[in-house]
Formats: sequence, structure tokens, C-alpha cells
Amino acid sequence: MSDGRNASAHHGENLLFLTDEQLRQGIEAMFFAYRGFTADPDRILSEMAYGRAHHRAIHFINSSPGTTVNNLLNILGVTKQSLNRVLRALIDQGLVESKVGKVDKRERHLFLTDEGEKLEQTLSNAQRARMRSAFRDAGPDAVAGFRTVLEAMMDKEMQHAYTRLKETGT
Amino acid sequence: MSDGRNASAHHGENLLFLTDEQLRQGIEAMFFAYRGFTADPDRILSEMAYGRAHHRAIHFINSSPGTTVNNLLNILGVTKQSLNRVLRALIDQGLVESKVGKVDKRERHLFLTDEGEKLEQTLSNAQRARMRSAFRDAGPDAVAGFRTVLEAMMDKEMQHAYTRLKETGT
DNA sequence: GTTGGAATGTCAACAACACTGACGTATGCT
DNA sequence: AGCATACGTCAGTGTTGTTGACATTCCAAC
Repeated sequence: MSDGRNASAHHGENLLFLTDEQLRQGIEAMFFAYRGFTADPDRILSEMAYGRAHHRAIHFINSSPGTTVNNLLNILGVTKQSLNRVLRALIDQGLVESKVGKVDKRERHLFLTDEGEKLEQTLSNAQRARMRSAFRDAGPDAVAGFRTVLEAMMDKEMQHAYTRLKETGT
Repeated sequence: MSDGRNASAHHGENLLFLTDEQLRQGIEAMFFAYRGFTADPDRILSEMAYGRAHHRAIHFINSSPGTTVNNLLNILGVTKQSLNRVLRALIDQGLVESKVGKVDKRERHLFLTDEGEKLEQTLSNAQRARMRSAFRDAGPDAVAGFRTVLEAMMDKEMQHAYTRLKETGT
């Protein structure tokens, strides 16, 4: 429980970056940065009838074309009912196509239509622009550290999902 | 717009960390990591009648005791109606105390009660534990990079708010 | 081959939390 | 006195999450 000032006891070792104060700053940095991270796509989406959930679905369908609903469910970490509402809207608006599986007819494979890809480009261009600017300002070493810490902060299962996406994408 | 493969044109310089693929991985890392970041407090809160919004309010009241409603509004980036709903619940349950300002009686200064501090400890201990573990695994250099990138990713106004909080806390 | 369970996806209703807009009250400032 | 500021509240709406119930499809045991 109360392990406050836990690292100051080991001041001989190089563990001062693990003080509660440092951790608090990390927590607040994460909060503010995530707000910036989603701000640009949110602005674009709010002008349409879509929200952040639609963005996430579009992003990962683009990243893994032909993925099944179940697959997407695990990646996004929401219930299938929640995802379904979002998916239905995207399909109705002609941004996503849902194809019945050939080998297993219970599955639906998801693809972006041309129009869906256009929106995906718009959104990810905005998000990438901010990320690129942050990466450039920080430099390659900082970026490597950034990725290392983020990866260590994920749940175990998400580390695996992330690693898989990283490999297939490259 | 289509600045795809933008960095591969500069392959002589050390800009390979700015390719669209690297940026995509950064975006996905940010998404998965934020999920992990909020997972532990969310779990605790879901067993009570509170949610993530209450956690954020409690966190920043703890971080800046005596802060005003308006102040908190700017930090959290929500409307006063939205914050008010959360704040009213916390005050009714005796977790937060609202004191009329002495110099300006229009202002309300917010403080955690003993019980409020207890909940704050429970929540931030869970969140800090994950952050500490991630920091320790990654090491001090990675942590420095992590913070540098996050700071560069914030909106300008939030950079200032963050810097202010950082300084007062230390 | 039929049956029953597991997996997949859909429909309906509800809760949490954000938003806008409008209004009321107390207070501070000029 | 008149206007601005800080805060609270009521009403209405939208997005996104939840649970519960249900249809379809696959597969394996009988």
C-alpha cells in the first residue's frame, strides 16, 4: 500500500525516476497527451455524424482488411453490441463492407469501401501530423523510449495484439 | 495531404523514425497503452457508483487542493454542466468539500475530505503500480523520452497547464 | 441424420457522460 | 446603477458503453 517515497530509500541506486512524484507527472502527462492525441480526429468527426468509436473501427479495419467482427471486438475491447451499432452505421453509410465468410458463414469479414478509405486518410493524416511533429521535436532516441514505456504499460494480451499488428504492418 | 513515405525520401538523414509506418505504430501504441493506463482505476470505480470522470476530478483536486471550479474546468476540458454533475455526486457523498472563497466569495475552493483522500490513494496506488512497473522495465532513459514525446503531443495550452502542475508539485 | 451446445452476429432497452442552450443567483468591479 | 464574472441548475440531445434476448451457423456426439 503506502509505498510513498519508495525510491528515495534507494538513493544510492539510480532509481530517482521512480518516485511517486515522477509517477504522478507521468500520469498527468499521459492524460494531457491523450487529449491532444484524439483532438484533431475528434474535431473532424464532430462535423459528421460520427464519433471516436467510428474512428477506431475504421482505423483497425484499414489496418487489417478482412478482419472478422470477433477479431475487431478483441482489439477494441468493447462488447459486440457496442461495436455492432457503430459498424451498422458505417455499413449503412457505405464506408464499410461486410462480407459473409466463405469457409465459416457465421463470420463477417470487414473491408473499407473507397469512400471509407478516403475518410480514413483524412483522419489519420490529421493524427499523424501531430504525431510526426511530436516525434520530430523529440528526436529518435526519445521516440524509442516513448514506445518502450507505452508497450510496458499495456495489458499482456494487448502487448501481443500490438506486436502482431506491428509485424504484419511492416 | 498525401505525404506518404515522406521520410523514406530523406534516407540519407536519420529520419527513418518518421515514416508513416512508424507513426501508425505510435498511434496504435498510444491507443493500447491508454487502455492499460485506465484499466485498473476503472475496475475499482465500476464496483462503486463512480466512473472515470469522478477519478479525474478527484485526481486534480488532490493534486491542487483549494482549486476553483473554473480552474478545474480548464484543466479537465469539459463543460461546467458536465463537471457539476460529477462534483455534486462527490460532494453529496462526502468525498469533496466545497468552500466559499474568502477573498472572492463567488469562487468555490475544492478539497478532498479524509474519505476522499482515501479513495484517491486507492485509485492512484493502482495506477501508479502499473506506471512504476512500466517505468522500471523501461529504464530512466526511456522514461525521459516518453515524457518528452508526450509533452510535445499536447495542445499548447495543456503544455502550460502541465508545466505549472509539474513545478508546483515538485 | 438428428440433436444439442458453442460460436457469431443482430436487435432492443438502458446507463454514464459528454454536449448545447437558457436561466437564476450571488458577487465583484467601474 | 450597470455590467461582468463565477457558479449552479434545468431541459434536451448524442455518443458510447452496458446487459438481455434471439437468430443463424457450425460441429460433434449420439
